[in-house]
Amino acid sequence: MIKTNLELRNLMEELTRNDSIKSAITLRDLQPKQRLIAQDQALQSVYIIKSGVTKCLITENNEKDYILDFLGEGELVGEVEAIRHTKATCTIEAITPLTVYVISNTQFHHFFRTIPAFGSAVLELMATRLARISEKAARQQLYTLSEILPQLLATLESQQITFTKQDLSEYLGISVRSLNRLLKEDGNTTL
Amino acid sequence: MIKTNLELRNLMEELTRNDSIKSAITLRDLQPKQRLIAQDQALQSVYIIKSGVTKCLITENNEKDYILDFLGEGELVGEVEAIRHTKATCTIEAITPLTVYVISNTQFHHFFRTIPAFGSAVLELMATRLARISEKAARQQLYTLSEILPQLLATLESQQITFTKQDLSEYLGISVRSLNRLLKEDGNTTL
DNA sequence: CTGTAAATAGGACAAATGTCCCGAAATTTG
DNA sequence: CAAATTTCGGGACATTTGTCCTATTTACAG
Repeated sequence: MIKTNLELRNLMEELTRNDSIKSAITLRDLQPKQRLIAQDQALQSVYIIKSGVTKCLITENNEKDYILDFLGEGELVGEVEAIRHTKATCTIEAITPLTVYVISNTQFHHFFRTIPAFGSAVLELMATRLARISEKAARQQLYTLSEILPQLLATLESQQITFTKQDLSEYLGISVRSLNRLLKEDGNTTL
Repeated sequence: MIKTNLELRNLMEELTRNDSIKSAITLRDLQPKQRLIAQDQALQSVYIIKSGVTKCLITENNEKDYILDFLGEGELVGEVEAIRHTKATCTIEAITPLTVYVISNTQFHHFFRTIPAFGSAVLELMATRLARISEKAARQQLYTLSEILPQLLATLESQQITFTKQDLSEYLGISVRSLNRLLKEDGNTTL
């Protein structure tokens, strides 16, 4: 469930070794709970995760949060805003210590056009994300949670980090109470 | 609720007037209920809607359908598959008489790289779609239907075509029964 | 016009989920 | 260590939504 993009991560490592390029890329560190991007904020840069994990969430007017995805190494954020020239549509919050590559919007567009490997990696990343979000939305509407939960639990076991129940329930789009109920019914003890 | 992309539609009209380009673009007509793309099918082309409206839906293993969106003039389909080299992740079905531009995957990639206006239109389209699907998923999880329905009904009034209740409920991710119940409670008579 | 099929409306009950709330458990602090 | 505070789990009930089913209306072919 934590998305990563090794291709882009490797490419970034390469680019930061290239003298004529690395000056356009800086690094930034964040602590857990710190926000890299806040919803509705105007952005000047895009970010690529070098290490750590974030949650990407949307806060609606009724103050409820929906976690779209957990993004890890090599994932790109802020690109939708850079491309559309809009304010941030979601919040990106660190859930582990985080290091990100920072690229200004201008440089991002420039890299996209002039570095073929970068352009195609970004394009593929966006296409993949589109497919994944669509599938997630469909699954959430068409299956009951008791069908989805086992898959999620299986995935969780293979992850390095542990999620709070709050985060898990926001990812599933249900209340913590419902999540607890389901976990109990499944006789699951691993959480 | 019917998405369109005038920029891309206008661009396609322009391209089909350009002698050196138009040979790479053909047209195809479909009747309502005909499928332009079937889920899991291997694709050789991308399509851009010249006129008409389609529904873009995902069918899950339990045979239930979820309508991601209604796509109209200027919208692009099949691009995710062309970019990722995967089989179709969703079905595209005509709900009105439909005419589409057909571009082979190879040509699509070629256009993307060599026609700047095309490349940026496609990129923007994908970014916009990403933002919209995310918002739709969040809204569906965070609001009750009685909050969403009025907005939808308002939008419906401004549309040219009428949707079946089946389609509307699949778009909302609920059963027809629930939709009827809500419509009744709202005292709504326009549907 | 008539018969058949398709779409629509809604009753009755079951299942899923949310809200409210309280007691147990864990964590912090003096 | 003990008291104070926060987090967590789950009971009880209300609400929402789904499933199943039937009657009614609408659309359409012959």
